Amino acid sequence: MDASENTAQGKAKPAQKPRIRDAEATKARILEAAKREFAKSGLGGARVDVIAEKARANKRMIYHYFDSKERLFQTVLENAYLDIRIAEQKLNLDHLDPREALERLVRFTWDYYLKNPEFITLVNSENLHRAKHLKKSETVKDYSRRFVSMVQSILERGVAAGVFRKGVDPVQLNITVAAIGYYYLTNRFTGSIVFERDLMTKEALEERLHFNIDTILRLVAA
Amino acid sequence: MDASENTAQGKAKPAQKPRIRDAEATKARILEAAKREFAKSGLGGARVDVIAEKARANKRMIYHYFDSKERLFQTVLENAYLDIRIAEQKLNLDHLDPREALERLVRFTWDYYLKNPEFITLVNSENLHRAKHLKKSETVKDYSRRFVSMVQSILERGVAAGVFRKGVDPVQLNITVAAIGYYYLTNRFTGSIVFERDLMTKEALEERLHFNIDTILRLVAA
DNA sequence: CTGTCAAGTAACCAGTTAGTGCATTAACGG
DNA sequence: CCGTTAATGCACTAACTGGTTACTTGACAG
Repeated sequence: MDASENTAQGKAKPAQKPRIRDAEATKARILEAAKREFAKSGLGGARVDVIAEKARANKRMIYHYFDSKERLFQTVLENAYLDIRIAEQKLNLDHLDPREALERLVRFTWDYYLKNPEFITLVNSENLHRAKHLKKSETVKDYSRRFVSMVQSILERGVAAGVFRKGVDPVQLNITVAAIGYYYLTNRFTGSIVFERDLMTKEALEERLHFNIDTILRLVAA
Repeated sequence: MDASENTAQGKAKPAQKPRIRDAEATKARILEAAKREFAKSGLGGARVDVIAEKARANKRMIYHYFDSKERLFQTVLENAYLDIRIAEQKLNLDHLDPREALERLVRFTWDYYLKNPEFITLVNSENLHRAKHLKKSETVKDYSRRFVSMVQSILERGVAAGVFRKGVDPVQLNITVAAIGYYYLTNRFTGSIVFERDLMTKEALEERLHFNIDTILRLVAA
């Protein structure tokens, strides 16, 4: 998306010429800042002025590129979903041993949530608003469909190999894989209080990951 | 608001005399309205005026009884936690067959979330704020401690009876029981879009409950 | 060099928000 | 009855909010 490409010869400017005006870069900065701010405070709590400041942009730019706070949120959310789906696609679990594939999926989901904490908060925020923004996105549905069928094929291969039991619904499995990681992390603050232990130490995180892998493998085991 | 009630005999009012001024009743109405409004819009999105209106009270009353929006939220949240813990206590799982006890716990958790959808949203909101309100509550910790040890004793009895395996951490189990219900319900809106099926039909809910019971029993099975 | 258009800015606005000051009134003890 | 106290209501504000108007400035084609 960087419009300036190396046009070395003649009058054309050198490639790295720092453009003071760069619509794409500004848009990207706004989206990044918005993601953080929405994740931190939710749609209702986020402040457009704060986003503008964090993005080193003017508030007017936000309305120029995204029309409204809500449409900005929608774009941020859609991007977040596309990011995780693209990352999932890259996992390439289709050629692995079914149990290995499932373990990798649990591990990936966990790591992704850990490294992209905004994702969880954005999804929570969207559900608070009854998913009215996500409804508008067709692309998200496409990616999700491919993802479900990936898990389904893992299950089928496992059944064929005799290591998984029959009749496990891939959607329920998917939900469960997400749930056991997502819940732990999204509720880590109240959880640490209720259970009187720090859920976020390195050891606690590792323990939970292995517990989760175990949970899923036992769930599908023949 | 029907202030006029039968005050049949002399000066002494009958016990049930509907008081026009009733601090406790007003407080209770405010708390109920606040619970709904906070659950619906989150702490940031909730409007004090709306709470006052829904409670058929004046905004001034809210500040009279609860000092600030944030302290109101704190009270609502604390009550919500106490409510679920008290309900859990009433389950009396200690004398049941361990597997039956665990199944009832999963079922209870699920039903409670379904019947008290505000609980989930309040907890989400509190985690968005890094649990800064819950931190102040000692009572919640007390109840939670008792709850964890209840689950622990079920596990121990199961191990002794040879139906559960050894070494399952009761805290991890608790978290998982909550997670598989909580996640499904809190993310029901985005979930219904992503998986292209209505997750809230009677059949879908029943299917999920049984899937969850199955998941937990497989997790602890010897 | 320059005209044009997009990128960028500052100041502003109208509506809303949490929170208050103060007057009023019901309850209740004496 | 009456005086005190707590419950209630109204009207207000100071700060903030999303969104906009009117303007300046840089890039780039011709």
